[in-house]
Amino acid sequence: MAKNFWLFKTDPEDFSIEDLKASPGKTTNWSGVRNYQARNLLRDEIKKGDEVLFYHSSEDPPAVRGICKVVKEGYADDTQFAPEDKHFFPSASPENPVWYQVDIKLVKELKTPVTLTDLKKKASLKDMLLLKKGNRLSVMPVKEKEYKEILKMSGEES
DNA sequence: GCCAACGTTGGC
DNA sequence: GCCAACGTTGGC
Repeated sequence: MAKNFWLFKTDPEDFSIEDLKASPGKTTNWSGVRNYQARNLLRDEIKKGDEVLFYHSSEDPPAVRGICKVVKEGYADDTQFAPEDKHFFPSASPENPVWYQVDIKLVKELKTPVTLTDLKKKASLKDMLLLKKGNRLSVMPVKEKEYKEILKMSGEES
């Protein structure tokens, strides 16, 4: 099956690329997503080996900061079962999970982050979901062409 | 800190 | 099933 490409947004105050670098095996479980559209992608579409752009929102400037690889496909997000967790979701149970997560591993941190401003300047990226007005998905698909273009802009080889 | 845009909730 | 109210996201 063909490899797919994704972009994961994160507020660096919650979880940054530095946190990811400091994680065991530079790997983390992408928990806490509470949006049904994003959930469907995590559960059904995002496959082992897929590549992920790691994007920092809410920093100045917002930017793509790294490349990751999916190392584990969709499984239940444990934080939904934990009453003390801020992501607790009372109607979910281990038998009937509502929310899903995948594991991603950092492949490389971009030497040159690709900022939102840079992305907006590229005519070839004008249809990117990330740039669509009002888009609030934290997990979204990226076209292979867009992915390659962004790597090129960062000076990385793909 | 502001605010536009969006998703979710809950009353009816 | 509608829709107003609310909370959240995220760029600026």
